[in-house]
Order: sequence, then structure tokens, then C-alpha cells
Amino acid sequence: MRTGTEITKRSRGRPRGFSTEEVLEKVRGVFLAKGFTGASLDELAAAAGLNRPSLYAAFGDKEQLYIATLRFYGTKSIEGLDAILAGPGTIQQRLARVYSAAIDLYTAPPHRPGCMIVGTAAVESPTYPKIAAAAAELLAAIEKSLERAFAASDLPARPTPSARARMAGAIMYAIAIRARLGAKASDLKTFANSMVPTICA
Amino acid sequence: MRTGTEITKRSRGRPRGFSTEEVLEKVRGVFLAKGFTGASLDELAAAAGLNRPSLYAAFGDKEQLYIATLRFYGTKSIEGLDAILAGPGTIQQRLARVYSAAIDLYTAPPHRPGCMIVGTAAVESPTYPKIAAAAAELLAAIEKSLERAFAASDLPARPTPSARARMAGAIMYAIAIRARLGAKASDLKTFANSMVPTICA
DNA sequence: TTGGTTTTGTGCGATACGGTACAGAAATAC
DNA sequence: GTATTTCTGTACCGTATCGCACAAAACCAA
Repeated sequence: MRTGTEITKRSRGRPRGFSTEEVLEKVRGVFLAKGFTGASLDELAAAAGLNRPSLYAAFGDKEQLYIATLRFYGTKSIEGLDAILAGPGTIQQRLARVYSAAIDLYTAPPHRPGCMIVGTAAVESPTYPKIAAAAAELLAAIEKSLERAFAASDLPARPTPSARARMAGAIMYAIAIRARLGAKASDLKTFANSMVPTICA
Repeated sequence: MRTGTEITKRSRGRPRGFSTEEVLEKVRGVFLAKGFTGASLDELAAAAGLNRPSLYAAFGDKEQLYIATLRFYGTKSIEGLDAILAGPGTIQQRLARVYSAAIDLYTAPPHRPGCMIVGTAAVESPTYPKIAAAAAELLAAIEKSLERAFAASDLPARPTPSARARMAGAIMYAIAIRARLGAKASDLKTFANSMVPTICA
């Protein structure tokens, strides 16, 4: 918890020329396209609009910057997920909306990036345990969010909400993979729509 | 098809001190653990037991070596998949056997590597289109294999065999992701077993 | 104004990387 | 035996990489 952007205003020295969130947002694009290992600090700094030493001073090394970006991305995504699931309509309609929104993000031009967790964090897991832990934590949070929605729905008690959540999550991860490998958005939407009734059976 | 290991025996000059398949098998371990970008030619050559120039002469650059490894891995995997699906038992039993075998491979020590396509090829897709194409081709072949098995089963005509295959594939990819992020084999097997009746409903 | 404090940006250094040239070694063809 | 062809291994090149020193700049407190 070292946010220190809003509250901590009494900075003694020269103030920063950037906001942490803005930097993470810009850097995310590079990490999402190239992955953690494939993204160079030069590219990251250029995308963020600042120099390597500034990046380094603000976030530590590349791994910490990546994890901060991943957490930022994940938190935002889960907020979006919660928002859709808290919206109107049947659980089927809300789940379909979740998939539709995810597919739009996953297949966004020009890179069809898929999901940052599934598409870039997974590959680094054996080498960087901290990345693996952060990614696993985020996937768990995603499934918790889904589980809450299923538990609050009027679906039959079996399968359990957590089993439904694991299944719904699995479908989402598979969509992310196929998007990154080039699948068309329309095919993914057809697939997602065909899965919603099964998940909610 | 440039096998040239068994048939082509009339090599004019000095014979190779290695077999293509052996090298691909050894190199696969490095690519699987580190990914394409993360694996260095030094590591790959050391794992293969030969020097960089020999690797380079035999396979071209790193990308070609990776794609050859991916195709080799994928072809072997699909052969194994076909073999299990052609075995005895109900389609439910055979599908459960497929997942069980996959989970054993995906959670093998020491790295819990998951699947090479899902775990390492996906991240490179935006940067290396040829890798993306090879990976997508392999996933399509996996789903074709599953589709044949469903078509030959006595399951209801709806959902269609191809829809069942996409779903079964999606569950497999999700398992691969979660394995690489550290999920326990037992949890994955529980999940897989819970999905088999749904896929075969 | 003066001193203290933090950020910025240039520039550097050490290393690791992918890829290759080149000479020697091991086999076959004649 | 000699020539030819192919593979092996050392040694190397240019580049890109991560990470950091260091001085100048921008701000606050007194």
C-alpha cells in the first residue's frame, strides 16, 4: 500500500511529473503486447513518456513494475466484472454481458492481446514465483466475483456456485487464449453465448 | 518433412552427432520452462548437448527452432490424445482419461509447466505471427481430434460434436493455465472430473 | 534568500544476447 | 590414397539489455 498519490501531498522536494496510475496504464500496453520478458525498459519508459531512472526510482526493477501493472490491470478488470454482475437482468444475461465485454477487450486492435494474466503472466510463472503468485491471486479474485454472483442468483444449488464460477472462469481463460492466437471476435462470441446456458444449467 | 534420419543414409560428408528428434525433445524442456523469448541460445544448446552453430545449422534461427519444437511437441501430444480417445470405454471415461493424462503432464515437477502452446506460444503471438499460426493450427488439430471422438460416440446430436470439442478444448486450456500458475494436480483433477458429465450431457 | 529534499535526464558500464566466420575433424566417393 | 563434402567447436562481432552514478533542476521550509 504505497499509493501516496492523493493523500500524501506534503512532498518535501521536487514534485513528480507523472501520476502512478497514468504510467501503469501506458506501460500496460507494452507488457500486454510483448510480455514481461519481451518488453524492454526502453520501450516501457518511452511508452510512459519518462526516462528509465524515473521508472526505476518509482517502481523498482522491471519485475516490480510488471507486478504493479498486473495488479492495476487486474483490479480494474475485477471492478468492471463486479459492475456488470451487479447490473440488471438475469444471471444468464449478465454473464453474457461479461463475456461480450471481455471479448471486445481481448480482440481489440491492433494486437488481439487477450488477457494480461493468461496471455503474459503465465509464461513467466516457472521463472518468477512472485509473478505467478500475483496472477494466481487475481484469477482467484475473478472466480470469487463470479461465485458471489452465482450464489446470489436463483439458479439450482447444484452445481455449487463455486463450481459454476470455476467453469465460467475456465471459459473466459480459453477465450483469452484463443483471442491472443488470432480467433475472430464473432467466433468467440458465438462460443461464449453457447456456453452461457450450460454454465447456468 | 525433412526427417532424413532413417531413410536418407547416403550423407556425403561427416555424419551428425545427434538426432533431430532427440534435440527437439531436450530443447523442449527449456522452451517449456522459460518460453521462447526467455530461453537463450546458450541454454538451448547446453540442454541439447551441442554448440550454437550446430543448432543454427540444423534448424535456422531461434524462431524456427521454437516452431519445430512446438510442432514436434504438438504432434506427439495429438498422437497421445488420439490414442486415448481410440481406447476402450465410454466417451466419458475416455475424456476423463485424456484430462487425467494431461494434468499429469501439466503438473509434472519441477516446473508445473502446463501446455507449451497455451503457456509459452500465446505470449509471443502478437510479435511473432508464425508462432501464432503454428499454435492456432495445433489447437485446431486438438479440437478436430476431440470432435471426431464425439462424432463417433453415441451422445445426443445436440450439442454438436464440434461444440462439444470446443468446450472440451476450453477446459483443457484452462487446466493448462491454472497448472502453470501453480494449481495442485488434485484440484485440477476434481475440476476436470466435474466437467466431463457437463461436456457429455 | 538560503538550505534541504526530491525528481529529472544525460550518460555510462557491465553483461548477455543472437548470430556468424573460420579452421579443423570425420565421413564418403572416386 | 586423394578429393570432396559435411559437421564440429572455438572465437568473435555488433547490439541491446538492465541497472545505476551523478549533476542539474524544481520545489518546500525557514
